Order: sequence, then C-alpha cells, then structure tokens
Amino acid sequence: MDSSPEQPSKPNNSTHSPPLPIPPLQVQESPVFSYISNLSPIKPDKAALGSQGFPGINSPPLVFRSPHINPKSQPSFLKRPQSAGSSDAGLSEQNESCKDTLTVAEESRVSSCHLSSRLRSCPQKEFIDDSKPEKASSPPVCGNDYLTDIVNMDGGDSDSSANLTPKSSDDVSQSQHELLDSKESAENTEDEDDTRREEMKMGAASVTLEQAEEYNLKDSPSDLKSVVPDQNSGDGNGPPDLHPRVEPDKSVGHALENQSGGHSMAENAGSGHVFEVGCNLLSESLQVAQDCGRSLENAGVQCTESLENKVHGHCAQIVQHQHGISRRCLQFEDTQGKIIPNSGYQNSSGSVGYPRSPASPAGSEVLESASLNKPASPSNRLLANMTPPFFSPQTSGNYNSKLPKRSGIGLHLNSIVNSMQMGSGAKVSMRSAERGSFNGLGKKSMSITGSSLRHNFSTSANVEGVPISDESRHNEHASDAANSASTLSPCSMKPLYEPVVLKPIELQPNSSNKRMCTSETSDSFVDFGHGCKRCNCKKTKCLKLYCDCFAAGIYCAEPCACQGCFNRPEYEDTVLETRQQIESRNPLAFAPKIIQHLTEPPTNVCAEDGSHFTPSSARHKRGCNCKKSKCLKKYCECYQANVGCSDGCRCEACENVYGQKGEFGMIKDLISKHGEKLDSSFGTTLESVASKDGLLHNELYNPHSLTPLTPAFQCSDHGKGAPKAWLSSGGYLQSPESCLTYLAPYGMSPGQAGNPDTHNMIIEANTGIMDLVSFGQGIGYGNGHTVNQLSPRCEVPRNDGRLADLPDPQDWENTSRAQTYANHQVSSANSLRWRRSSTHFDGTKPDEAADFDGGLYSILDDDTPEILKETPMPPNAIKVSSPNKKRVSPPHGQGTELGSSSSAGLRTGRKFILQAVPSFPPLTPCIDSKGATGMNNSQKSSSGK
DNA sequence: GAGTTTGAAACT
DNA sequence: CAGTTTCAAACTC
Repeated sequence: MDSSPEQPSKPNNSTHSPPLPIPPLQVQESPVFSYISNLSPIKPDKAALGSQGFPGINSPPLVFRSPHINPKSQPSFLKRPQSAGSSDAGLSEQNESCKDTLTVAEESRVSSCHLSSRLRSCPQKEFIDDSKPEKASSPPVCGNDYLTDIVNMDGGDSDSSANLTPKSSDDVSQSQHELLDSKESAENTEDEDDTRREEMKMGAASVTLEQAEEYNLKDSPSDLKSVVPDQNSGDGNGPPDLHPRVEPDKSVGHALENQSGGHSMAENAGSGHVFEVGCNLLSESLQVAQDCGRSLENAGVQCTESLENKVHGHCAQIVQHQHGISRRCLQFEDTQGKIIPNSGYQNSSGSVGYPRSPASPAGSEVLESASLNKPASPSNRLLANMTPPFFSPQTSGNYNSKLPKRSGIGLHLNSIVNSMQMGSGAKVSMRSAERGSFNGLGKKSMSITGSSLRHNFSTSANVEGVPISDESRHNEHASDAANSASTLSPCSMKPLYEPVVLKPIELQPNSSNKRMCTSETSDSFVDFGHGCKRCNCKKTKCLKLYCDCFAAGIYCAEPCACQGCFNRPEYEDTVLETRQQIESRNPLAFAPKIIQHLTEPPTNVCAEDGSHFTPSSARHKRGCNCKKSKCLKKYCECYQANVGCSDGCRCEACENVYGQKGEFGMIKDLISKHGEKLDSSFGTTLESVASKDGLLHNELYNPHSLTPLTPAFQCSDHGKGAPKAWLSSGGYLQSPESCLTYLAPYGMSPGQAGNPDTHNMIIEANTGIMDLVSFGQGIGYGNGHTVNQLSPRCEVPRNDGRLADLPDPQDWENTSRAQTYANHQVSSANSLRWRRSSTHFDGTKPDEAADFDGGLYSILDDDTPEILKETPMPPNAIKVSSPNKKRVSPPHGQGTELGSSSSAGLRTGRKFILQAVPSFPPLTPCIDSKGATGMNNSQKSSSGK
C-alpha cells in the first residue's frame, strides 16, 4: 500500500531493482510460486516455477494459460499418479482383480474395491495431498478411508454415505487390514489374478462389470455424467459423451492427474462433477459391485479367495501408495510446512491448468472437493457437515479418497488451492495459511492468495471456516480477481486465514489437497517450473496486464526474462497498488477471461491437448477481436483458451475450431426457450421453495456446495486442453467476478444440496442454457450463485437426493451466517466488482452481453449479481429465460435484499436455487437424461422440504 | 535469434 | 466511446 497507485511508476522510475536481493529462488520455490505458477495464466508451460501470487491478487490465473502448463506437467502428474500407485496400473489391476474377485460373496468388498479403486485413482493424486495433511493416518484405505472418513463426516447426515460407507468402510477397513497383512501376498496375488483373469477370461465378466458400472453411472443422475465426463476428460478418453468414464479407476486417476496436470480446469468443472459423480459413483459403485457380482456370478466367474486376497492386496497396495503419497505430502507439510503445496498447485495448474485450471483443475478441484469432504478433520467436520450434502457419501464414494483429502483442505487451503488451483498458488496459500501469515507471512504466499483468498478466507473464517473452504476457494478465485487488488488488504486476510488456517486439519488437508496435486505435481511441478513459460516484459515492469505473470496474479520468477521487473514479492506494495489501479479501471481486469458455462460434459475429447475441449461450455468473457488470425492462432484469446468464440466476440472470419461465433447463439436460443419453461415451472416451485429458508440457507451457505460447483465448471471447461480456459473456467468460477465462489456456495450448497440433481439436470441438459438460467437465478442472489447452481455439485446429489445433506440446521445457521458474512463481504466487495464486471460486460457491451453469451457471460460473470442486486436484469438474462432473474431481481423487491444484504441475497438466492431445481426437471428432458435424474433428486429435496 | 505479425492493453 | 499507441506474445524466417 505504501506505493500509491503511482508506485507502479516507481518501479519504472526507481530503477527496478526489481529483483532485489530477494532470492528469486526462494520465491519461486516457495509454495507461493508454485501456486502462482499454477495460477498464473501464464503459460503453464513454464510458468509454474517461480510464480508467486500477489497478496492481493486474485486468482486470475484461471484465465490464464497456466493451465496449459498442465500438458507438460501432466506427464508428471500422470507419473505421480502412476507412481503413486503405479497405482494406476495397480488400480487397473485392482479393478480387474476386483472384478474377478467380485464374487458374489464379496459383493460388498467388491463394491468397496470398486469404490476404492475408483477413488483410488483419484485419491492417489488427491489423496496424497489429503492424506498427507489429514494424516497419513488414514492410511491405508485410501478410498476406503476416505469413505470412512466421509461416512464419519457425513455421519448420520448422508444416508447414502451411511449406505455406502458402512460397507465400504467396513469392507475397506477389513480389506485394508487384510491387504496390508497380505501386501506381500498381494503382489503374488496380482499375478495370480492376472493369470486367473486370463484363465477365467474375465473378459465377459469384466465387460459385464464395466457395463454395469457404466450403466450405473449413466443411470446415475447427472452426477455420473458429470463425473464421467470429468474423468473422461481427464483421461482424454473421455468418451465423447458423458460417461466415457466407465473406467472409474484409471479414468479417475488419470482424470485427476490429467486434470491436475492439464485438464484441471475442465476437469475442475468436472471436479465438481466429480464430486457428484463420486457420490454417485459410491452409490453406483455399490450397485455396480452388486451388479458386477451378479454379472460375475452369471458369467460363472469364480472368484477365488486368492483373487479376493489379491484384490485386497491391490487395494492395500493402493492404499499404501496413497499413504506413501500422503506421507510425502505430510512430510512436505511437516518439513516444509505446507509450503510445498505449490507442487500441488502446480500440478493442479498443470492439470488445468490450473484450476482450476484449472490446476489440474479437475484434479485440484477434485482434491479440493475431496478436502471439503474431508471434513473429517475437525474443521473439516464442519465442512463435512456442510459438505455432506455435496460430498456426502456419494462423493466419497467415488472420490472419497479425493474428497477426504480435501476435508482437511479446509477452507484456506482449499480456497487458496483453488485460487491456486492453478498451481503453485496452492502451496503458497498453504504456507500462508499455515503461517497464518497472510497477514504478514510471506508476502508471497499472501500475495499469492491475494485479497480474494483473504476475503474468501475471511468469509470462510467468519463462517467458521469450515464450509467455505472449498467454496471459498472458488470464491476466492473468483473474488480474488475482483478483490485481488483492493480487497486484499492483508489485514483482512489474516483474520480470515488465521481462523481457518489455524485449523490444522483444514490447512493441512488443503495443503494436502493441493499437495496431493503438488506431491504429484511436485514432481510435475518441477517440470512445470522449468517448463513454465514466463513473461518477457521489457517495458512494463511486469506491472501491467501485458505481463502474464502480473495478469495472473503471480510474481515473476526466475523463469521470467523480464526486465526491470517489479512484480516481485519485494515490491508487493507496488504490485498491489498497481493491481488496484488496474482493477479500479477495470474490475474484471484480473478476472478470468474464460468462463465455463456449465459444464459441458466432457465432450472434449482430448483432455490433454484441451484441443478438444468442449468449447461450448467455456467462453471468453469479453470475446476476442481477431481480424486476421481467424481465431485459429494463439493470438486469439479464445483459441488460446481452447474455447469457442461467442457472440461476444468481435472477431472476423472466425474459424475457431472450438466453436465459432454463431454456435453460441443457438445455445442462447435454447436457453431462452428453456428459460421460459423454467420460469414458469420455477415460478411455482421457487415460491414454494423460497418459503423454505432452511434450504436456501443451506444452499447458500453450504460451503461444500460452493467448492464443488466451481470445480465442475472448471472441469467442464477445457479439461485438459485449454489451460486458460481452464484457468478461466476455474478462475472464472472462482474468480470474484464470477462471484461463483460466493454464489457458488449458494447455488451449490443450498441448491445443490437440495437440488443437486437439478443442477445436474440443468447443467447437463443445457449446459449453456442451464447455466444461464441457473446463473440468472444465482446471480440474482448472490451473483456467483449461478455458477454454483450450475455447478455439478448439485449433481452431487446425494444419493438420498435429500437436501438433508445440508448440514445440520445449526451448522447451516452458522454456515449461513458465515456465508452471509462472507456474502456481505464478498458481495460488498464483489458486488462492486461484480457490478463492475457487469458494467464491463454490460457496460462495454451491455447489449451484447445480454444478447449473446454475454448473457451467459454476464450471468456467469458477475453481471448477474449486479442484476440481481440492482435488478436491472439484463434483458438478456430475462430473455435467457432464467425465470429466476425475472422474478428475483426486479419483482419481489427482493432486489434490494439481494443487492444489499447477503442474507437477503441468500434468501433470494435460495429461492432461485430452489426454483431452479424444480424448473430444471422440465428443462432437463431436452437436455439429458441425467438432468432428469438430477431433477428428480432435486425435486425430491425440494419437495421433501 | 531476429524480425514480423497480431491483438490486447493502455492511452488519448 | 472511438481511435491510436504501446506492448508483449505468437509466429515466421
């Protein structure tokens, strides 16, 4: 702050001894860097290294390419996972073994195995982090542990959890023990299994199992889809459609890895899905296991004990791997003290790119989400309470491992991580969190997380820290961008963080989560760092948006070839001031440029490249202005982000392979149509729902919901392919602008909790449309809610389909308060930002925004929030048909509430959310079956309440 | 590696 | 708000 806005100039003038003695290395190495690197939009390629996040800076990273880094990193990620488990192979084997072993008698075990395997895949990566932080203790059972944790967490809340966990947990525990005992035997058994497999020609059986799984998955509501997509995306296998994921284990693991590495963003979006999916998977897994068992039986497969043993052994091994990973993570944390999270971050970034980009966005998100789930940890529990709905068993099921990790993640880490998602940032955040330093601790770390994080954290802290974590992350990211400059005051940061941070568990988990990524990423991380591309600024001192590092909210690091760089921790004040100045001019300046609308399922094909990324889901906020590149070169931001061009783009001769201008319009139309329907349906439902404050609160406050949502978005984005998109998506979600973070909680939690299904429905059904609608609704309230609403979390659907997932009323209250608080803060801060953003979008092109994607964008962005707040619903929004908007903003006069008070906003948001839920079902039909399923759940929840 | 092209960011 | 300039990345050679 010392530096007044002018300071930026200082750098210029003052020579720039930019790099002062500050050992760039430290910085770079510092978690912050990793975090930054991840976050930094900067090219993921090399970026990771030294980037450090700005204290106040948001997580612009989303927008950035950093995610791309993933590609490079991906390998590392992949390696990690692999390494972790070599686990992948192990998993696959395990899976197979599980199949083999699936003998009827052990269906339960099998289920656990499947779950574990699935989880494992994810977990391994994620787990690592989580496990670390939380504890290596959770040892073995990886997935199981997670499950157990989750179960515990969920406690009585989640029925599904109860259902799932019990078996899984028990089985797992047993199997784990057995496995552990028989580790040695396990290897042998593996071989045996293989032979037996061959002998048995399990093919059929396996096929049946897979089919069953797939079937289950497919059947499973949107969650499954979401999950599947994510995974797929992650793997790259991705069945074009949603479910590609039949291969739960590997796919998940890969997805996670990949996501973390490159797809993170897309996957993040997916991650949200993942959570849901995870939940679904859990339930499904159980079913699948049963089915498999049946099928196997039918097939005449005979599972010998040896097979079982083998399976268990595999599981145990996996677990061990995880543990090992976790240990590593823990060690890192312990030794480094969480510093390392960077690695995770990077990974994530890599994945996501970041997050989200998303870090492995997906992975990171997943991890984060997992961490959320982790609630097991003390703080986590709070989260758990919150999370249950989201993470509840279901999620745990698949992602248990993942989730659990997160549990620990707690708020800060998560938030940080999220912000970092993209990468290194997480580490930084972690450090800061641990240090409690946001206040003062490493500027870097603080800087990295930036204000956004702080805000988020603060909110989270207020909230109790628990729930927010994940959400906070997203929020943070989102908010970060907005807040980054202004809000960031460290002071706020401290308080917020400390509370949250203090919670060791959470932090660790977070860290772990990140780390998981990091741990995995760590390896990759290094790669990233090296590979990361950094800025090469010569005249801007790296204090302008020209600088990718700066734009990404990262400090420049060694990899950078910049000259006279002031974008260094040493010049934190200057950096912050500059940021603020820029934000003052353009609140969205640091916001993610790419927004994922819903999540498209992973149509994306190749996650890795992101080339196939589902452009449809993500779009560039402002749109490109290409005239000569035809949007076929990296000159085009849209193309660079692996997203399609939208109506908002002013490009000429657009040939964007990810999607050309016109395409988006169709979506709008659909949305508008659907919107109308939704509106009508919502109207009734919403009102009815609205009455149910509890739900609303839950949704709003449900932190879990928050995080999940964002992830989903992220995932949806590019997945792997597009770093920026990723980031953007992830960031987007998170980005303050997106409001998602804040809103996300709303939409996500409440709505999700209540309507997870609906969300899914929505998302799946109309990815684009749905988003809009949901956004509109969400926006109305909270702004970002829309995102959340959209977020897959909704999908997460509790197995129960119950809204009940929502934390206990008390918790909710607390959370709600916290959220409200956060909301206020956020809203206040964000509101401005959002408004700004909206002005941006809207302002710059109000019409456009409304019209085309803008609508979406606006919605997604913060526009909606503004709208909601101020009411002036953009015509578009209305057009969009988001009934919510119409009703919400203007009519009820709630507008004031929405705008002003978080509570009001929440209420409205709740209403919206609820409405959204009901409405979706109708819509869904068009969209996807999934949506329908989701609807059912959501409806149930809504109706039930 | 140097130079050109490109489009965003910044400025007027 | 539009137009111009500046900037750094992307691209080409």
